[in-house]
Amino acid sequence: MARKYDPEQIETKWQKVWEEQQTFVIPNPPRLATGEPGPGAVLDGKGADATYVLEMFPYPSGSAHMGHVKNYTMGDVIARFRRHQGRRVLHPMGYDAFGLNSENVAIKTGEPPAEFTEESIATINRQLRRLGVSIDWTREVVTSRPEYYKWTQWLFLQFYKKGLAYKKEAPVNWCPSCQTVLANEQVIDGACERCDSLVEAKKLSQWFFRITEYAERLLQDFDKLGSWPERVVTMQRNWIGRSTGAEVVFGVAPREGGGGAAAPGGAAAAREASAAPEAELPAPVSTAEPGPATTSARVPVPAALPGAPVNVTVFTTRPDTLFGATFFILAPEHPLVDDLVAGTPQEAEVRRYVAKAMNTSAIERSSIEKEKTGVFTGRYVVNPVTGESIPIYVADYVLMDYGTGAIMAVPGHDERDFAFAKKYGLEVIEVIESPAEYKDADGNLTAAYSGDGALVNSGQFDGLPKADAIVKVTEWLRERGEGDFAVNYKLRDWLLSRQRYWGAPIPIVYCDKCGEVPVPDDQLPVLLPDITDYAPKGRSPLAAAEQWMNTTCPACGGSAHRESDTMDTFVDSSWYYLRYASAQRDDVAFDRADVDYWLPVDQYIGGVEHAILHLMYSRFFTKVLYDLGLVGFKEPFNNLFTQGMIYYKGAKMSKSKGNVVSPDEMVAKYGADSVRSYVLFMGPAESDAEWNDQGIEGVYRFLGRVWRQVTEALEEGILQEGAGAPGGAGTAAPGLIGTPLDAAGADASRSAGRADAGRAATMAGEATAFDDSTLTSAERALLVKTNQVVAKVTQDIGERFRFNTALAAIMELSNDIGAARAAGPAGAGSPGAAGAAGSPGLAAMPTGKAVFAYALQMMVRLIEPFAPHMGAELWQMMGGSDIWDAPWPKADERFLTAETVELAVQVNGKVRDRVTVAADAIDADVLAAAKELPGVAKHLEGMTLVKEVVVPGRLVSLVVR
RNA sequence: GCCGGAGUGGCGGAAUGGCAGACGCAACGGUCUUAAACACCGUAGGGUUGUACCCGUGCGGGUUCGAGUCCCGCCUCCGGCACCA
Repeated sequence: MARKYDPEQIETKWQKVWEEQQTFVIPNPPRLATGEPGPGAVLDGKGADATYVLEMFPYPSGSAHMGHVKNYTMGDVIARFRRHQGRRVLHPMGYDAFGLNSENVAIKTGEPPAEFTEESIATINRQLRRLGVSIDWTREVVTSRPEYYKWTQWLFLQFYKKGLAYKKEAPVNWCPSCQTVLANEQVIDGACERCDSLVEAKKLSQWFFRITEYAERLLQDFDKLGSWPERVVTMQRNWIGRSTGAEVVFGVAPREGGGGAAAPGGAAAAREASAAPEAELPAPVSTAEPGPATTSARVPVPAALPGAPVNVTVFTTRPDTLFGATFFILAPEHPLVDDLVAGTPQEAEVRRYVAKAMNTSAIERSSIEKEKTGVFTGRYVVNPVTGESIPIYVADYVLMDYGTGAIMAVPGHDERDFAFAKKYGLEVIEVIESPAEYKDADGNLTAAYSGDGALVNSGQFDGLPKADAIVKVTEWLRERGEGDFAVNYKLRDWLLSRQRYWGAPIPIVYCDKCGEVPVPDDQLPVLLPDITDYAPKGRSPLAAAEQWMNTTCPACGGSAHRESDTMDTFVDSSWYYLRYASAQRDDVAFDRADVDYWLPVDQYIGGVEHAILHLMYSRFFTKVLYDLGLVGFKEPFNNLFTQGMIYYKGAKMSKSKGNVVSPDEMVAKYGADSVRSYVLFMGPAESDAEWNDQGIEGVYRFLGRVWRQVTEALEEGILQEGAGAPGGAGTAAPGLIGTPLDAAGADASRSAGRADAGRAATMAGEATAFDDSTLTSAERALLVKTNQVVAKVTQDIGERFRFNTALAAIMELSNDIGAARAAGPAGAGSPGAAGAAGSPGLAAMPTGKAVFAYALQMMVRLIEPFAPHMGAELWQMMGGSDIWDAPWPKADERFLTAETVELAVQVNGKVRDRVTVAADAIDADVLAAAKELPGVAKHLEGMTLVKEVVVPGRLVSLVVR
């Protein structure tokens, strides 16, 4: 009796082998910049034989969950598949180990974050090994270890020296629960991404990375990417939020004696005021040739003397509507507000409004439902094209964050401005010819019209279409020094400092004499001190570690103190994929030659939740490092795949809901191979899927059936005795089933590329030795099915990422193998008669045996990326060795199509009968045969045939009248 | 509101413009077994008096010999962004 399928025993056996033999360790090659294929050769800056498969590294909080299992299994299938294709595959693993989770555990239990983190890492490590993921563990990276964060700090300093890391006081997002600031990207609907607390605005001095400087390149370089999900690109594009338009300078009209109400005023004075605005204008930013982002708000310095000329710049996407600008709005935070209202009758009211706005939460303020509010400042600006004075309001629907914090309001053609104008009784002018639906009987606008149209009421620009007018008006402004083309981005600089303990300390020292001083390289890393009180108190817990805080100035040796903030953990994860390439180096963060050999990552896999944060930050980092000459590529991840989530009982798995499926339990019950196969069989990998307890049973049954089919065949001697043909001997797989195979096809270039070529399996060639003329139709049918499945699985894994259909195809093959075995020799009896279990069926015939053996062998090879342990075991039992090194099977072209095909025959679009014809039958014969079918003939009777269509291999379509 | 994506049996899902429902789960019938489990074989979209036919991929139109697939107009759900000037 054949051995029972015992996943536990098989899996631990092979995991031990892989561990001991260091099977998946892949060394960096010696550099050979020859352009020739071979180890270390470089083409287009990347290793010609190098493939980098990477999954987003896990955050070590306890243990791995099913989402991890799916992520890492998917990566593993691809990594194993590429290895079979002869590639040198880098497939490393590490841990995103800094972060709030461990720190919160520390606050609750007192267990130091380092300990909790290392325990979690040990657990996940064990889980990944138990899953049989083929990882080069010699490259393991842990971001919370000093040997890693030393280089995070070093990289920060490189940014710092380039002016790309800077400290400034700014209103920032403060999470009162996490007691730290957050990056814009970490605020979701006004709430903290981690804990959902409402984020507060706080003015603090914080560290930023100047990512805005790279806004344009982050957009442009989407072209350089291989395959990325469209929606991820779209999300980043929206986040960066590029808009083109113009900046327009408005001169503030001088105060009137006594200030007062809405008197039109001082056009002449205003003209004078705006006569020399050049000094404030930004460098022109051409739309055709985008330069570095110019996003920082250009706020005019308030004049020193009250009443002196002051200009305010606005950004607008609609300079064509300038003639319709009937009022002007400043954000409540605008620095000019204070000076403008000083001494006006409106001063008290404006100050009240500003104070209230500042105290309103961000979400409340930005709620679109909220009625617009604002307050008149008592002051005016002069519209540069009309020379008219228009009132300045302060309103909180204008954001200090975007553009210049000031807008020209065009109520006729902007919905928001229209609403505001209606509420405060401000003038609405039509300057773009608007459709009748937008107007009342008197021709007044009843709603803002933002569509296309010709200009009206716009002086010399009347009649120009919108698009032309945008250009002409801006050019006119530019000539007069009152405006210019401009590009604006929603993207803000990346706020990277955090008032928390468990992160990489920012390597800056503050000296009374020298000010802000970077820590010299030879003093890195700035180690995290051991502390006992992790509780956040609004400043970093590090600030309380006095010994650590007090230090000497690296520049002058005087007394100094350290920066107590730590870095956002997204800094750690923005470069870890580079560290893998040189993980053992302690003298550099990474070696340029190593990263250039392996990167960009060929296939990156992870959750879509990182669409903006991690993926955009990493792209930014790579571009900066490229500019610094540290890497030779501009994009880190050539192809990206975002996997769907796994649900259970209708909800996202979570401990609090108690609906968690534990990977450990599942592996213990069904084995790693079943768990791996099931997570990929659940559905398309990119879709969310619901875990089904019975679903995994089915996959487990399937693997059990494959096991049985092979072991029973072995037991009955079908596999060994199938070795009737030449070529079987002298390979690493004596007496092998593969004897009908041509062993000469072994992939030589691949073996040469491997450090361990000596033990590469040699059992599989490509072309089979089967002779078409000696095959029975049943034999040929199984052979064809086998080859079709080989082709499908190859395509599904290698090109389509459709693991579910690949597995379904292997199941079909297994079903056919079972049927062939039961059916008996072709033509000998009906399926039912020969169907008793144990009957050798097709496998009883000499050639049938070879075909049968071939089918079984292919099935094992195809399933191996999914179920690598069972693959290795069965392969070994069949006489092969090291299946993980074997070349990937190729379909034999001769047996990809069946001899005969069944075609559907349609009459007027409805299937009326079927006809079986030779696969290569000519159309005329097919048509003739089709028309004779009884089911067809009766529908043709008495009708006139008007059209005949033959789709080879598919159907025949007849049209009658 | 804007931008994406998706709607197919009881369920997960499959289908280069070419026989809708592959594969699996659940279900039902059977074989084996003292029995159960395992395993194996078989049935299975809906309708209808039929071995013949009709209806079926969210809804309504269209293109085509032929539409789940392409086009137009809707509905619903999911995701992202959202007073961004």
